[in-house]
Amino acid sequence: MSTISDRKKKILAAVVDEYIRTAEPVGSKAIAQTANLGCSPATIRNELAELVNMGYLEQPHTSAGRVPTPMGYRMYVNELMDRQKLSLEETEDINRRLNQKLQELDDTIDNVSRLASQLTDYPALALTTQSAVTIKRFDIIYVDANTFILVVMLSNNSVRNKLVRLPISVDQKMIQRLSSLFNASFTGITEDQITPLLINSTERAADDSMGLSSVIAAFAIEVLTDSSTPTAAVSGENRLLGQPEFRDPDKAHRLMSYLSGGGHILPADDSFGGTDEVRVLIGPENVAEELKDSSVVIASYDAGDNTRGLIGVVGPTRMDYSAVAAKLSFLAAGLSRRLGGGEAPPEGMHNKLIIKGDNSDGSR
Amino acid sequence: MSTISDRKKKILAAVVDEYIRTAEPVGSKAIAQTANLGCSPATIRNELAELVNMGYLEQPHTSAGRVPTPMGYRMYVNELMDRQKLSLEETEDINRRLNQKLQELDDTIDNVSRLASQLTDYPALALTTQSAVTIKRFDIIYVDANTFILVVMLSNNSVRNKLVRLPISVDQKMIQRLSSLFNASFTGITEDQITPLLINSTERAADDSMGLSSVIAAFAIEVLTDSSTPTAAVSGENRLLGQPEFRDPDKAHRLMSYLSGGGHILPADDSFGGTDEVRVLIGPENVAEELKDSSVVIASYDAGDNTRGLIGVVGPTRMDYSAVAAKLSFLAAGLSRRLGGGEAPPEGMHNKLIIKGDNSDGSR
DNA sequence: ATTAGCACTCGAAAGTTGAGAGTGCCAACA
DNA sequence: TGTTGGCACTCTCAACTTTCGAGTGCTAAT
Repeated sequence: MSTISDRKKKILAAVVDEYIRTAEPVGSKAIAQTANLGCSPATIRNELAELVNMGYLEQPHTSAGRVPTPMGYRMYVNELMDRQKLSLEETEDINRRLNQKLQELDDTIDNVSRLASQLTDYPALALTTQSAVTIKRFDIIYVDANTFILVVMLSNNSVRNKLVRLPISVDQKMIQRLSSLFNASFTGITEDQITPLLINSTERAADDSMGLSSVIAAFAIEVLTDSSTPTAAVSGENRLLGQPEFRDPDKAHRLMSYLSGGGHILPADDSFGGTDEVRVLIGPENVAEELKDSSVVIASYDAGDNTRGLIGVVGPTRMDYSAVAAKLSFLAAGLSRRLGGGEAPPEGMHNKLIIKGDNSDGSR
Repeated sequence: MSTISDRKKKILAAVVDEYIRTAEPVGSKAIAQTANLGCSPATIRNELAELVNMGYLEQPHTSAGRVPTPMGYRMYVNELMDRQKLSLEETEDINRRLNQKLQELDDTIDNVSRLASQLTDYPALALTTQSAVTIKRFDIIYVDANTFILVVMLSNNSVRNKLVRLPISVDQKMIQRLSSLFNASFTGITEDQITPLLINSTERAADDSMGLSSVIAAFAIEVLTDSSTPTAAVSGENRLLGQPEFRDPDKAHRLMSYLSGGGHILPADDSFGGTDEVRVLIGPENVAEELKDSSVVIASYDAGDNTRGLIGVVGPTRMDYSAVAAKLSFLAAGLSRRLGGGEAPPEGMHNKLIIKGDNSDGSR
C-alpha cells in the first residue's frame, strides 16, 4: 500500500515544487508542462486523483488544483526533493557574515538568530541548551575602598563580571582573602552545590562580618543560573507578513506573539543534536498548538564545552524546505567550526546534508 | 482666528477621546450623549462643521462622522487631554518590574524597550545617546601561559572583559608590565586618541615583541567604539497587528520592517532630553516617511555619566496619548532614579508631567 | 443662538451574475 | 490495460447591483 509508482513520485514532486513557488493550487495542465513526463493532462488527472486518495494531496474545493498535505510534504522532504547545494556566492556570503558577526560580539545567540532570519527570509530563533556549567576561577579587583569588580571565568570559557559598590569600606587584605577562599571552595561546583552552609563557612573563614561573601556568592549563583538556563533569541518575526498564508492579521498576530514569547519549538523530550543533521517538522507534527499549520526547520551546532546550540526557522508549511535546509545546515556547520571544540569538520561538509524527521506517517 | 471657543474645545476633546476608544468616526449624536454640554446634536453639528473648516477635524466621506486631523491631535495633546495619573497599582507594577529587570542584567537597553512595550501595548524602542566614553582602568588577569583576561572599567562605570588566548607563551612579568603601562597611558582618553603611534610606543616600552599591545589596544578601541555608538533596541513590533489601522498586512509589514531596522525615530538634529518631559510627534510631524501616519511618544531619562537614554513608543495617530505619556514619563523617572547620577527626583514626581512637542501648527 | 425636522449622500454589507480554471468521467484508441 | 481527447459540471473570484442605515446640511420655527 505504501509503495508508490515512480511517475506518481515525479508528479507529487512537481506539485510541491510548483506550490512552493506560487502558493496557488496546482492543476494538471501546469504539471504536464513543467514536469516533462511524456503524458497528457488527462493521465495526470488520474494520477492526481489517486494521490489524493492516498493522502498526499488534497483539493481546497472540487474544482481547484491540488495542494500537498502534511503527509505529502513529508514524503517530499524525505525522498523527493533535490538536496539543494548552495552556490559559491551563497557560501561565501554566509562565511563572510559569520566572520563579521562572531567577532563583533559574543552575545552570539542573538546574532545567530538574526543571521538565520536574514539568510532564509523567514523568522528564526536560536537557542542554547547549556549543560552544567561550573566556575573555573574567581578574581576580585580592588578599585577603591567602596568598590570592587568581580570577575568570574566559567567552564565554558566565557567570562562574566560585575561591579560591586558598597556602603562601607573594605581593605585590600579582605579582598585578597575572599579571593583565595572563593577560588578554593567555589570553583568546579555547580549551582545547586552552593548552599547556605558553604556560604556561611566561607564567611566565617574570611572573617567577613559585612556579608561580602553572600554578595559574591549571589553573583556566582546568578552567573551559573544564567549560563545554564537555556535562552532563546527570536528575530525577523515580521518576515511572516511577507508570506501570503499570513495575510490574515489575526493569524499572523497569533504566531508572532507565540514566537516573540520565545516559543518552544522543539518537543521538550527531544534528544536532538547528533551530527550536523537537519530536522524538519511539518504542520501537525509540531507539538505546539500555535505551530500546527506551520513548519519548522531546525539545525544543531556544536557550541563548545559539550554544549549544542539550535537554530530554527519557522514558516508556512509551503516553505522552501530545500533551500532553508541547505542554508541552515551550512550555517550550523560554520558555527560548529568556529565555536566547537574538538574536530573541525572539513570545509566542504555541507554537501553531505542529512535530513531527518518525524517518520511516523500517521497524519490523519 | 486661532482662538477657539470653550465649547468647541470640549467638543474636539470629546471627538478625540471617542475616536481613540473606538477607532470609528464620531457622529454628532454620540457627542451629545457622552460630553454633557446641554445642547442638541444639531448644535453640535454646526460646531463640528466649523471645526472641520478650521482644520481640526475631517470627514472620511460626506456622510460619516468626524475624525481628528493631525492638527486636531496636536491641539488635544497640547491643551485638551486630561493628564492621566497612574493608579497606585500601575505605579507599583512598574516599579516592581523595574527592580526586577534592572538587577537581572545590565544590558538594560533591551529590557527597557521590552518593558515599555509591555506597559503600553505598543511597539517600543529604546536607545542610548552615549557621549564620549573613556577607560577608567585596565586590569589584566593572568590565567595560564597562553591565556589572560582583559578587564576594562569605563567612565560610565560599566565593566567589559575579554578572554584572550595566545598561540605563544607569556610570563606574568610581561602581563604586569603591560598592565601598568596601559593604565598609565590609555586611561582617560577617548577612542580617537588611541593612535598607532601610542600603541607603538607602548609596545616598545613594554619590550613586547609579540604584539600583545596591539591586541589589548584593539580591545580598548572595540570597547570604546561599542559604548559610544548609539544602540537601539526594538520590541513588540507585533503589537502593531492588534491595531485596526494595521489590518492591512502590507502597511503593517512596512512599518514593522522599518522599526526592526532600528528605525530612526528622532529628528537627527534634535537636542532632546531636558528634564523628564515627554515629547509627542504626531503623524506628519515625523521626519521618517514610514512614520508619516503614525505617532511617536518619546521620553528621556538620565542614564548616568552625563548620558541620556530615550524610550519611544510607536502607534497609530489614534493612540492613547494620555495613557502612554503618563506611563513613559513614570518609567523614565524610575530609570533616572536608578541609573542617574546626581539628584534623585522625589518619588511622586510623575504628577508634574510636562508634555512638549512640535508646535509649528503648519500642517496642511 | 438653538433646535426639530427632513431630504440627501455615501459607504458597507449582502446579493447577483458571469467568466474561467480545473475537475471527473466516458468513450475511443494503441 | 494504460492513455487520451472531449465535454459537461462545479466552484471560486471579481465585478457589478441593491439595500440599508448612519450621519450630514439645510431650513424654518422657537
